[in-house]
Amino acid sequence: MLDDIVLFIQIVRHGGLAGAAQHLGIPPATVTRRLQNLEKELGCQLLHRSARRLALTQEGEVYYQSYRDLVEEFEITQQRLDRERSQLSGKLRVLAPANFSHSVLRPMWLAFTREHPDIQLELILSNHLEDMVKAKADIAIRIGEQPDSLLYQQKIGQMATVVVASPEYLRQAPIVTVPADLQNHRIVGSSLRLKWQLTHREAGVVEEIFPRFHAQSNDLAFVKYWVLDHQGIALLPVSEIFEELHSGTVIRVLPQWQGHVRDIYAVWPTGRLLSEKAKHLREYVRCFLEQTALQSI
Amino acid sequence: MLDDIVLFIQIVRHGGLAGAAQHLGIPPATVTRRLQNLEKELGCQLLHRSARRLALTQEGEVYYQSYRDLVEEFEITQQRLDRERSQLSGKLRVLAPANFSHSVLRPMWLAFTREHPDIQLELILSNHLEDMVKAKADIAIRIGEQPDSLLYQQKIGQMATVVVASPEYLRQAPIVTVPADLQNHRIVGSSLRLKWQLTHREAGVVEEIFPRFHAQSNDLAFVKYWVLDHQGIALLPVSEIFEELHSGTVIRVLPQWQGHVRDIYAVWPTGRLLSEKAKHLREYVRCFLEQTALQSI
DNA sequence: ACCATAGATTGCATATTTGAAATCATGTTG
DNA sequence: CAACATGATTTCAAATATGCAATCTATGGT
Repeated sequence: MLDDIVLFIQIVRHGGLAGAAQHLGIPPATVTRRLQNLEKELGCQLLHRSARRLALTQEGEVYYQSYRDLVEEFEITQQRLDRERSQLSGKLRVLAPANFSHSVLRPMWLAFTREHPDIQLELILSNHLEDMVKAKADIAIRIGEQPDSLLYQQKIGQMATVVVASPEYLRQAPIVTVPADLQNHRIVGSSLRLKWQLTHREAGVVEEIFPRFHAQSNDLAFVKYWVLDHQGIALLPVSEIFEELHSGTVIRVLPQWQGHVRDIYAVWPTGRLLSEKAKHLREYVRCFLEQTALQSI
Repeated sequence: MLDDIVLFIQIVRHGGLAGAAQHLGIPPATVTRRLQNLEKELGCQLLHRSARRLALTQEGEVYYQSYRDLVEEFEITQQRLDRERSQLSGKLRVLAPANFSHSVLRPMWLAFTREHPDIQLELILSNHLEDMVKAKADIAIRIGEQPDSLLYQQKIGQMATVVVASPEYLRQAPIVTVPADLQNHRIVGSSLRLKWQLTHREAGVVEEIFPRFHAQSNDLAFVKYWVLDHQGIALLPVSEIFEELHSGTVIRVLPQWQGHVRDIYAVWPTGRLLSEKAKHLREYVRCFLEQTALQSI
């Protein structure tokens, strides 16, 4: 019914059944029959049609006037949604945490751009939360759930925090075999996380510790500097000391235990369709994080 | 496609496929399949559905938000047009010329109301042209074409003018056998029509006469009074002296000839659908005029 | 007045959609 | 925790719509 009305509007717009047929990519026979159908359903003729000329009947005129704008709006909406979805090439603006992108995600970003030369990636890195809508980003990667109801969120991975220290520090300090041993050490850490919740990898036992901090900062990067400067033991997200762990500048303490887990989310605004390429990126990141298996470095 | 979107909106509104199916009077199977179809076409799932619960997916949410208002507007338009058309019962306001309705059309109006007790006819009679839109009339009957482009017009009959006089006048006056004989008579007539154009019924010959008027008025009713008062011969529309002709108070002069023909139109506003009952009335009048065959009393 | 032709329509085989009933799935209730 | 009931889905025959090609038709040009 609505589809036939759209067809009717198209016929009027193109000034003929043939034109509409061509524009819509359907055979003229179908156009004829669907129009006849519509006329039968409405119980009145809409178009005076002869081989060469086409004219609206009075009823046709009324129906055309009534539906024209509506059909146009439908088409605009349809186009908008199509555009939002189906562009695999084109610009893709992504918001992501800077630290995380520099460390863990670096190979992923490099691979993504390498593998998708048709996607024009604009990577907006920042350590503080930016407004997605203001930044006109298509999608964002965030650590920790966002309390924003205007955002859709999908968990795409998780990242553990690990207990680390520099080899130099550990060499001159008591051995740590169980979490309780940490009480005998110099601890540096985030002022935002006063309780360390450590979970054993296999046993799943949870131990809670309230370390006596030797130094605190709200900036995790600074906590890392203290660790690198052999000042003590810290509980840090893998992303923060990813490279140092690989290079051996920093090594894990209590490797069988991990700290609280922080979830990683893909986030995008509600009310808008996630484009195919944004969806693709989301899956790409998810796969990458799955393979990298950060939760058990 | 759009039909399926409408269906989707209905499903969301009713909170389930079954509800929508019932509301639209189609089997649930069709609803299921059309929804599946739409999802396939759009390339994404719109609804999370289990046996008991139904929830919009994120994409479904977007599509619903985008199309909800449009679908509603569409439905309103559809209802409006349906209402305009398909009410055979209900009120019908008709504008018509008073003279014409009193005379020629009188039996028709009586018959129409008798035959259609379900149509509540409001007959607005007037001898001067009233504004249809202001009068909120559904349809009007007019004599002569209207120069208003905002009106649709359809010719539904025609009315001849005839040459008439009272028997008393004719008894004491010379016999009239050809139009030229009129020059020897007392002529009364409309000041708006100084030239009499007479056409022979069979031969189709046209004769033009410029009578010397004994009396003139812009009011045809007054012309009739003169005739009834035996003051002379007049050229009058059949509608004006319909009853007198039947009763014999007035008789035709030159019965083989008739004056100029005036077309009778059904007239209604553009941009609105003619309701079924208005259409019906139009046809009714047309048939009546055809049978009455005014052009050759 | 004729013809050529754009453009609408129809015939027929095929593909798609529909409808009624059976089946399946899942939340609720005894 | 099993039986029930509601609501979604699948099955299969029948109805409907589609696509291609042939046909028809009115109009502009000659």
